[in-house]
Amino acid sequence: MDSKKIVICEDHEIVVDGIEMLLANTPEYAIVGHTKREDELHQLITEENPDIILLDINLGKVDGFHILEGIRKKNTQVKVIIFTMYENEFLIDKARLLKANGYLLKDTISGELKEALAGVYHEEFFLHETLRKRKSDNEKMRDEFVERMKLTKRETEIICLVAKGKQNEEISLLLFLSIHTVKTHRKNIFKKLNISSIADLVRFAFENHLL
Amino acid sequence: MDSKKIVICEDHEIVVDGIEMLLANTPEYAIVGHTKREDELHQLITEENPDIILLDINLGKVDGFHILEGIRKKNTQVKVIIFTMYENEFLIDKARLLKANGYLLKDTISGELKEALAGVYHEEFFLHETLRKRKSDNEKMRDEFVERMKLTKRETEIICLVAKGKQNEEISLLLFLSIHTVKTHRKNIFKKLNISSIADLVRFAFENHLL
DNA sequence: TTGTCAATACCTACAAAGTGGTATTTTACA
DNA sequence: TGTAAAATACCACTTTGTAGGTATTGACAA
Repeated sequence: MDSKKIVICEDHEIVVDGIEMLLANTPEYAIVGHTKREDELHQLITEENPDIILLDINLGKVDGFHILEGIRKKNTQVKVIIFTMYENEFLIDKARLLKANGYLLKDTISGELKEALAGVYHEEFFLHETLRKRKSDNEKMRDEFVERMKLTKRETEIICLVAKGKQNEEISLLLFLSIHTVKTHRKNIFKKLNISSIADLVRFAFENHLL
Repeated sequence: MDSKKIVICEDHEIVVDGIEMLLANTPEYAIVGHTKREDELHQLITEENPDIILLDINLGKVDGFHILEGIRKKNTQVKVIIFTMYENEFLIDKARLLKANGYLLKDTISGELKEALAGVYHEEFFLHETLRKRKSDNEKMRDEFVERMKLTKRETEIICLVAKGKQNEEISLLLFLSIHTVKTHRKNIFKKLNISSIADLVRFAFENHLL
């Protein structure tokens, strides 16, 4: 029949095996290929013309979002479902902005995969009930704390430099600023993030995938 | 027959599914349970008395090594195979020290799981050929740089605390040391790692999965 | 048993970060 | 075009961190 063709892009084979098992008894879907490499993925897309791509954004050596952008440049039809271990509002938004069709967590993919596969044909951007709820809960928390977290472009820039080990003076030279300005930004960042040291800042950067 | 009983401790169900599939046609092994929670794991161990535990050290919110220690306090018979996405000498050594029986990468578990399951009954500590080779390659690189990297237990402890945002005085109080001692350790760490600031240290900790 | 290494501890001096302010100029947008 | 937010800049002061030393103790291996 005309079962939907799926390609998986994921670097842990065990996960591929798991997805294969989940879909073993569903003739509506056929996994036509899997790979961990971007070039191979593009090849698979050309050769197999899949309907759906399951794309792991590992955020490690290979940036899954970059792959997503690459896919969208060539092909706007194929449905792309991001799946990842990271539950993070920023990442979900980024996925949506880059024209993904869905976002799944590795935690919950077992129970939600089939819904997601169907969902991308009914919705612009599929987020499972559970994630959607958590996300809207988060959004409701636009209280003082979240408000304080709202970092400006300049502040984000400085966070990255600090986290890379740059000192105030270096940063001031890099950005053509007075060292006083850098210090001011830093103070504001500390206030917004409710922290008080470089160590905290570097952790923040890592935990929010700014590095 | 007397197939070996396996319990899986892993927080991504998809991975559990994958392992189930890998072992679907091998009557020698039976998966008798899986969980993502430490308390449930202990319950499973009591109830099912497994022969082998596949333990994911996620290094996120739950510390898999801590779970391993907990297992070993009660039960020295059960074979524990660590599996993780991190290929890191420190982690492998830590697994061995904490009396794990094997170490598998999520990358390669598909091809190596069965070997590992058998291997833990033949070897003190099972490392697959590929990992073993990479590890010994690394060990050969005990050149000047690696030599400098050799951190002592105390130093590693202090790295973790610094990276968590603790200041010298806090650390000295926590470890019942003089602040001078903490400073000395810090200096030695900086020299060994060839760095010179807290930011660098926190990055080192993250990049080497010490946090 | 002698020597190396890990862990401990102290000193001085200077550098950098952190805290508390105030204030001006752009920029964006309603 | 008025106003708020962002970006810029400065001062004074305290606390921490960094860099250079030296030195003692215990453990363990050559």
